[in-house]
Amino acid sequence: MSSDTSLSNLETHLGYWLRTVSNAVSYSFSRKLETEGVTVAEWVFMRILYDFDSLPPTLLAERMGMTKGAITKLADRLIEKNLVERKANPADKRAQTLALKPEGRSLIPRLAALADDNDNAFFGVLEDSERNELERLLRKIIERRGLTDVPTD
Amino acid sequence: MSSDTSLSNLETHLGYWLRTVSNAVSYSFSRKLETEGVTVAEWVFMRILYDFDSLPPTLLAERMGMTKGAITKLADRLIEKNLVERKANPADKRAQTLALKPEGRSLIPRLAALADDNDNAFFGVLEDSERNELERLLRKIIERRGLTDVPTD
DNA sequence: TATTGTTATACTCTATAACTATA
DNA sequence: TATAGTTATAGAGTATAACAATA
Repeated sequence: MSSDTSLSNLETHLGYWLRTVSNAVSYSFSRKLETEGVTVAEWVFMRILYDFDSLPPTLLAERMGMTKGAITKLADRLIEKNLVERKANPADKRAQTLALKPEGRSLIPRLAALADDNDNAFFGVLEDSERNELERLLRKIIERRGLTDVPTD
Repeated sequence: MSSDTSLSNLETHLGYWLRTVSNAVSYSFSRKLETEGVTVAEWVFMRILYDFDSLPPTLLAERMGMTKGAITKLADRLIEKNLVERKANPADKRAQTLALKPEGRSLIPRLAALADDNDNAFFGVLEDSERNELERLLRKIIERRGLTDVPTD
């Protein structure tokens, strides 16, 4: 007897299905973004910045659910790619802000198109009502759980 | 004017919500598994093995959507932890099989309980009918898409 | 030659913790 | 002291590619 039928298996966990689909979607997206030389995390970072003139690392970290150190590393890479820049804050010499360079800003529409494509490729198999329901369920989990398990520092 | 309202934003992509929830679920799960000294990938690896006497790396790779090389690395770590063992195949000297050691097998029920806990903590906020619907939608995406974008080697 | 696995290498993602420069 | 950020270090996850042994 090598198995116990009363034991929960992988497929009984919603977390398993979620991870499986999410990984496939992200992997496919990362392949598309590769053609523009950026990663998924870099896309999120840049897309957030797109709606602001500039943001301090702390706020980026909060919005992305990452630590300050991780943000610094991401920023370093984007700066090296000439897509982002650091700006000093005259009011507080400790503070820095991060902003998109024109090169980064002009890249956003192309990246957004890739994101649209990718989303369509996966979620296009669902009916409109099903997509709405999926979004509603995911948002409900986020609201109720608060996602407080994500490290803040 | 720093933004273009016609541009899709992060929140309009289901992939974004999926990634956000999936990451939170997996992160929380990894913290729980840490108490037993294993990672999420190691849990999946071991849980698959639990239902068999032994499996060749190739099959594990296929089931987990990983490359052979990645499986070797995972196996190395589990062998070092004394949870898994490699066996030779008399019929084909190239072939190896991987199997749970008694130490690994006896760990599975505890890990399964942690998986159950974790799933409840997140998806318990949904009604039964909502959980069923979420699973149905995720499975539908997998069926229709085939998940063929995952690397096989 | 084709196949099974392993090894070598590399990069992203991410954390933790120590540190620096202000405030 | 507290805060903003950076740097250093480390490990998981994963890929690609080259290689060895065998079929």
